[in-house]
Amino acid sequence: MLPNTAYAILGLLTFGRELSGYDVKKWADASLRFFWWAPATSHIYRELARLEELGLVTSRPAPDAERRKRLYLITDRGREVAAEWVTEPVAEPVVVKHPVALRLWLGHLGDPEQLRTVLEEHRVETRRLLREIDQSIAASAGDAAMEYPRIVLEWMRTIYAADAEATETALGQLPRPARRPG
Amino acid sequence: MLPNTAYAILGLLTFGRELSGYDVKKWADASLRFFWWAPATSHIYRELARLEELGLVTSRPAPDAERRKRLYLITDRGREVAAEWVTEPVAEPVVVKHPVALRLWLGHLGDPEQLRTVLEEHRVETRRLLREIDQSIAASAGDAAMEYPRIVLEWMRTIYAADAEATETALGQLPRPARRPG
DNA sequence: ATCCTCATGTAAGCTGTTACATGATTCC
DNA sequence: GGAATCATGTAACAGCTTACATGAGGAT
Repeated sequence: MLPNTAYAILGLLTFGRELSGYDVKKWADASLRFFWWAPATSHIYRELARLEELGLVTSRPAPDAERRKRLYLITDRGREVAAEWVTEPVAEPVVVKHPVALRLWLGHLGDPEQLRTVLEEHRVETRRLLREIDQSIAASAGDAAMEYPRIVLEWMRTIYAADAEATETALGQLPRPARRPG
Repeated sequence: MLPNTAYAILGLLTFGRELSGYDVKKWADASLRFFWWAPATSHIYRELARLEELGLVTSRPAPDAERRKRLYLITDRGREVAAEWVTEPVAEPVVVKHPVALRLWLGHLGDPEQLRTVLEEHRVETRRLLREIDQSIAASAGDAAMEYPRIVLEWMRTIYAADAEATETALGQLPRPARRPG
């Protein structure tokens, strides 16, 4: 019924705390991004407004008159809807949008040395991502409420580690520049 | 400048043959899907029209008056643009849109037995996907023109195999139903 | 006869982005 | 005082989908 991104945002609110739109954006960037997508800030505010219209969340201005700030809380109905969605049969496929692989797929058009650079840069990026995931896993260790997120982060760690490994393999399969004999 | 999906479609036309919109859709479903996305049929026709307006492809009605059919051919300019794009630094991140992981992330909301079913179904789907990739790899074996696509398919094979493996691991971490002794 | 594949597109609408506008608070 | 972060939204637009309309050719 709702797009998955709406459930993702609703899902963030099931972890118990009241969150501002700004908080949602930070969480999304820090975790959702690894297995779904981090929506744009403006998108998050619109989804929160829609969830509120649907009665799945409520909101109130932040107390203490901290700046201009609104806090969102999931409703019982919202929790029900999220719970139903979690165990419904999954209709959508896993999608890997891999801009580096997309380019390598057209390797016949490019200079192998430049392709090598593109892949090496990707290797650096993927390693950076793996470190971020590791930090996130470490941060959730021992927190029982974060058990499922931790399982998912480990799942994604496996996938991105495979990406890093496959990058090496692909690098090894690129034609090497001929070396002049010594 | 152009969205990656436009380059993906343009890319399909760099493999040499004239293709109809229908052909593009079939190819996209059979290969592009594994590392990018298979755009909707109507989307493909619109992208082809745009590429033609930009002078990156040309089209002509199919000869032999086979039905109503239009064939697209990449232009020199199109080939240039695609080649430039391939070796430009990659700005976009790899995105894994994993609807099963997204649900498991909210595992605290659902019945563990139903979650198990969702993961088991995913395992079946992933294995099916792996078989498709293997067939695609086998089909491109020995074809020098398909060397880069084959490298990319092997890359994706590694990633989806990791997904299958991580699914097992996650299944092992789900709380098991208590078994009555004896 | 009927169904499947081939084949192309338009219209409407949702999803999601970037650019922009605005301003308070905190840290250095 | 200036930069970074906190904080919320609107407007415009791009990307992409679903539903729909239409019809030929081939297979059973």
